[in-house]
Amino acid sequence: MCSASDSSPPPPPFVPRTISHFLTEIADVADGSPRLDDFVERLQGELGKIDAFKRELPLCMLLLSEAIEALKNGSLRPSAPSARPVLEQFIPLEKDSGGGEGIGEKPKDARTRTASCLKLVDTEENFSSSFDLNENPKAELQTEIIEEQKPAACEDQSQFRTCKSRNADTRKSHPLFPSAMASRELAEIPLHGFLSLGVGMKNPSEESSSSNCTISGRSRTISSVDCNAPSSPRGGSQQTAKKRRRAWSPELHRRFIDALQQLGGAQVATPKQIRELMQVNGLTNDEVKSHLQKYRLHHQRLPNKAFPARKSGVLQDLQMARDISSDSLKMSGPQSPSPQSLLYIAGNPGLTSHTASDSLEEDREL
DNA sequence: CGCATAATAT
DNA sequence: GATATTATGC
Repeated sequence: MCSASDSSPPPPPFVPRTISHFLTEIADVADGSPRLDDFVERLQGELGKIDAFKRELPLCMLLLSEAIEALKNGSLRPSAPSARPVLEQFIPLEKDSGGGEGIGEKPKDARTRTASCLKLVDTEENFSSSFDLNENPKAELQTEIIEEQKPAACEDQSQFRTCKSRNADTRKSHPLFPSAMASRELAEIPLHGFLSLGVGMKNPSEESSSSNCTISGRSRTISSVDCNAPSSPRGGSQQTAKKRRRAWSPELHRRFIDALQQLGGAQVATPKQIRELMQVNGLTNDEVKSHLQKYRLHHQRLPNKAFPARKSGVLQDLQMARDISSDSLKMSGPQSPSPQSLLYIAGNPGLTSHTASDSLEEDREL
């Protein structure tokens, strides 16, 4: 994603652009021309359509209403001042409410809805979506943040592992994938996993800051990658709390693989050693052990036959699918950040050609 | 540590 | 509902 934007460096095509652009254009061409009227009508039409969802998309309603009004009043300027304010009002900075002390729900929600709404409009009107890769103002920062970031945030709602009861709309939306998607689905865009270095911030609504390209370029020398908050065992005392699933992001896996190599292969490396080499903060032996187990299973026999072919039965032994494939990106030196990982992430998690890459099996006795 | 299996996530 | 990925137990 990030990389994709290289060709289009311009200003952040924020959501509003769609409307403001259009407005600008028409306003420019001819004020009060039939086109404008038509547009207003269409807006109203949509307003009517989403009326049924006004409860779901209150902001959407608001936006449309505002837009319509603005148009009617002809108060729009080439810069479409009317649209902006409104939107920004709801699309703050995705500031992630800091520590996420239980809050952070509202804002995020709002954002989601707004985005959905716009998407809706955008789609229907057939405007080539103008917002692509930058829904996140502080994208770059996150790169770093995600790694060292708020250990606290992860915790908060882990109280009782409410994962189960998660609702679809709890997730973060990703206005990254333009058109063609229904607002409904928008909220579920599967961008999850692979970005985060740390624990998955899957369902629990927390951890809002996972989007965009995580593994940007940076020397892996920074030994400590911070993942999940270790500390604070639930305020109470129940140690029964299960730990959250560790999400093996490409970056993490990369480290894993790297360590594996240094240790002489998956068959000879031990969880502890691996973990130490990985130097990932918060990573536990068990987690590594588990991952190693999976890795070994997948590589058991046919480490090269990169195509395990979808399972058929219940046994899932020989298939090292896409996830592992990311290991192909080995860097030239111990310091190479591998910008490729970015591409991998941004582009196609499933298509990555990982043909002759799994040769990390080289078992050399110690 | 490694394997088997339960628990979850997709 | 099937799978895939992680967590846990032994």
